[in-house]
Amino acid sequence: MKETWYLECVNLFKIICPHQYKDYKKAHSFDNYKKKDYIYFDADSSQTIYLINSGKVKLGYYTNDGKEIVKAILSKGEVFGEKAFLGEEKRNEFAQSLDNSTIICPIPVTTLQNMMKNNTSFALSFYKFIGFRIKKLERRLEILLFKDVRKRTIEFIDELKEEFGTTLINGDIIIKHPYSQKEIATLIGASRPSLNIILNDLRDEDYLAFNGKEILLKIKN
Amino acid sequence: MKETWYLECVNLFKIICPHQYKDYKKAHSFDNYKKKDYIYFDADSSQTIYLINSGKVKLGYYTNDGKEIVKAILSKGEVFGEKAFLGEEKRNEFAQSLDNSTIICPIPVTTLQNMMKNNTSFALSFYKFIGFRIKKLERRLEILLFKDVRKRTIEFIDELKEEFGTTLINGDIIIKHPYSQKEIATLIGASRPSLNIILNDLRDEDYLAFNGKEILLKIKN
DNA sequence: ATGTTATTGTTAGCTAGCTAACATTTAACA
DNA sequence: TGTTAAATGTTAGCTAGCTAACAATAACAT
Repeated sequence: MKETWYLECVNLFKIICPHQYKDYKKAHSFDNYKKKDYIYFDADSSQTIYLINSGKVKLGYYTNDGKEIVKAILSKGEVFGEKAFLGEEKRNEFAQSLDNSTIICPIPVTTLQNMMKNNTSFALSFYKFIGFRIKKLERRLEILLFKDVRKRTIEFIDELKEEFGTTLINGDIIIKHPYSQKEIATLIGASRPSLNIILNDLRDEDYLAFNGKEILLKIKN
Repeated sequence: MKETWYLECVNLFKIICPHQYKDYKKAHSFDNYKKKDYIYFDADSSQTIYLINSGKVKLGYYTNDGKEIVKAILSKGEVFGEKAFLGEEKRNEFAQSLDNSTIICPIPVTTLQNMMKNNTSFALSFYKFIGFRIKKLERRLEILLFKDVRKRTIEFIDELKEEFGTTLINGDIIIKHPYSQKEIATLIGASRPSLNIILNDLRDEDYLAFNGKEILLKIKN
């Protein structure tokens, strides 16, 4: 089942943080970042993977003409920079803190390799996490292949639902996500005005309600 | 360097095929498929990863309205079904032979896990392969975000160049790829007629020449 | 409070690229 | 070698969604 797959990956943090494992605890610390601080840049070498303890982190890159493309915004419990483990030499993206007290646990690749060697079930969890990442990428690819912005929008919200949704007593689903409309637009390959129009259409059709960084999905859909 | 990264992954076959490792040789066989044979279906469970010994394999899925979406076409030396290793339970795609004598080496996930446990450098190579897969996905995502079909086409050809290109004595690059125009069109999210027009434009501009499943990239570009 | 900046809402006008249809060429194969 | 199917080339007409521009809110700092 697809749903199962998603759920099993939610609490990766608990599995992956070295704090959990006494052999590694001592060599392990947290880093603090303020708003707009960069955790790494495009050209930095990839030696470390990161775990978000609290706060929000934006991943993205800049195009030749200086436009910022947001690849994802991650929060508590999520992992980034994992390509370092997969043989990447240079980050080809930046990672930037979005909150004033983002706390991050850095894990050197070598530590991770040891942990995986010495603990099969940990290794399996980590593989699963990577598989999850690939699925997410494939899902976004699929979304971008939909012909019109409306379908892309609806599918993207569906993705947000998997990641950030909670079901209310009446069956509606509330999604507390970290994206601005501008960012969503770039993620789904649409212009910001187009997305805005579609969102307001969907509201008029009573498909959803939204306000700031919350979306309420109406039950009947 | 990006180029290095690509090159290092080219000969994964040599690294990954159990034939190379005497402990696994005995338990290891090849499968033959004829044209249009399916290697696996959408709903099959994921227990095995596959290595192409010869022939071509198409990966894709069907939309609700029965349209076939091609995700990739792979040939000699390439690996597919690797999400089985990453905790996937069901294939969410089909894999189909395109040639009349496709020879494939199936590797059970359990075998792969053993091989990785017992051989660190093998494990690292495999991680690198996965990292390569992720890079490829991210590259395709990026391509789809380009506004116009022309840029998407040019970028896609650039990707083909990395994978299938050989440089000729005069500096031109010849790309022998396995895709029809129809397939390229779906891969870059364009209609087949649009792609065709663009390709002919690029030919008129002397940017490239093409014929069947070959593209010749002119030096000056 | 009050200026300042980012986000969201809205419109007008233009065009890239889609669909649908058909013609032509190339490849497959019996 | 002739027949059929698949791939490629081409056109006409229509529209989704882009850009650019501005207005209205909301968020945030001093």
